[in-house]
Amino acid sequence: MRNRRALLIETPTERAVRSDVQRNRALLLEAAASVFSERGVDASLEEVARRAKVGIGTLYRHFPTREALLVAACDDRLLALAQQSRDYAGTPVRALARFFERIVDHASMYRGLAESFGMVLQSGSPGCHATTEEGRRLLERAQREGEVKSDISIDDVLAMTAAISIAASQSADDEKRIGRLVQMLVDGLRPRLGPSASAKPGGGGKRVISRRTRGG
Amino acid sequence: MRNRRALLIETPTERAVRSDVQRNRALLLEAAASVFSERGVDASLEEVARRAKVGIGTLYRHFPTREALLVAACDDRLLALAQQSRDYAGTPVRALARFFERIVDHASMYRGLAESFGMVLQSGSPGCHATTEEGRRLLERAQREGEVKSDISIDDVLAMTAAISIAASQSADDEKRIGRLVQMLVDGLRPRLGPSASAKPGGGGKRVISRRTRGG
DNA sequence: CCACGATACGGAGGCTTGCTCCGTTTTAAT
DNA sequence: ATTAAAACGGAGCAAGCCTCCGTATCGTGG
Repeated sequence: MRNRRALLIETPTERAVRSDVQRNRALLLEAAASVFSERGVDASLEEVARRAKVGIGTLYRHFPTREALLVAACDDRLLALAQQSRDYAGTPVRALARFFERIVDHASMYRGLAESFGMVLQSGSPGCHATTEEGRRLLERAQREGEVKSDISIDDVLAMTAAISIAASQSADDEKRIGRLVQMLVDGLRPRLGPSASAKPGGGGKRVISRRTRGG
Repeated sequence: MRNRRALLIETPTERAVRSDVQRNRALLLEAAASVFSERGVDASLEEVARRAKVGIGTLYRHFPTREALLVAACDDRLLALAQQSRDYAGTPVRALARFFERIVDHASMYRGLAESFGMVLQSGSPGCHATTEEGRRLLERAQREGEVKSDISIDDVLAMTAAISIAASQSADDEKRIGRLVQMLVDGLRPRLGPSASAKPGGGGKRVISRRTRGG
């Protein structure tokens, strides 16, 4: 696993991080990845410890909750996902759609992950942060170009994406469902009256406001 | 002579349903409702049995899995939900939106229910069936009137609704999120170019096809 | 190189819950 | 009242979670 540099804090008076700590953390992450892959995110944590060849106490010292372990075991991939998205070509809307699809793919990395994915996205881990910010960038770009309604927030959109992940994971029978649901989401983001070719990149926020007001 | 009573029953060779069976089933459902309300759907089933004043074995005989109990404990409400929707006034799209919101509300009846709600909706129970059919009716009406794209399936839409329930349940901080997410879903259902005011009753599936194809 | 204090390790053990199995009890029919 | 089918109850075992504390390991200063 990656050589994870120490976190931020490092006061002169503190000792160096012990080597066994780093090693065990890496072993645990590796074991968690393999166990979660095989048995899903509800797998026994004792099994993870066993496979990492450390005691269960060590596991809990490193990762006080199952969620903490899960987040840590997802984070590298999430970080990579955020970085790759910078290469997406095509219209802003296309890029958004691809980004969403990648997230949904990621959320099916482990069986049962989708259900916890909303929590993962709120954990504040590096990968989570990077993904949120990348989503925000793509969304705001699309909004600036008038391709997406301006009153949409990245939080809601990511919540919807997490929701789609769950919906997709609960019906394994239909492979294409993910694509259809993402498309539904994206369609829902667009301004109601077609962005006829007049959508010029230059203009700052073309307020094409959906006339639909809730409350009826 | 043999089986006088049995005349009322389909198969002559079957005995009447024992009274304790009915009583215990009712007690269990009542207890389940109260325990799930207090402690969420992950509550201990032994607690349910205890509160119903039956043995744990009896609980498992009546409801072999937690899911079976949960479905049974939801079904009345689901049935009612399906029936109430017939009164919804307003445009087809408005009625759909309200219907979705009611479903999401229902899915938050017990803490943790949202996560299992997709499964509940596939259980084939009477309430589940009624809800699905009512959703289908509302959707197809909207589609006939050109208010919703014709290539949308009720299964996808219900899957999304269940997923929104989960997303909403995971961020309790924001009360209005449900409304916004449902609105996003509904917006995604509508044809891309505003609904021409003329509601066409005759035409079967109108082909206002969104030309968006995946791939590329 | 060694001694030592700080830190981390390991896993036994206590607890909760799930679920099964089978001797006992209740029920409906005769 | 008798009887056999059906349902009941709960002991008991398996599995998992998480804590606690005696023991082992590490980095450092002498």
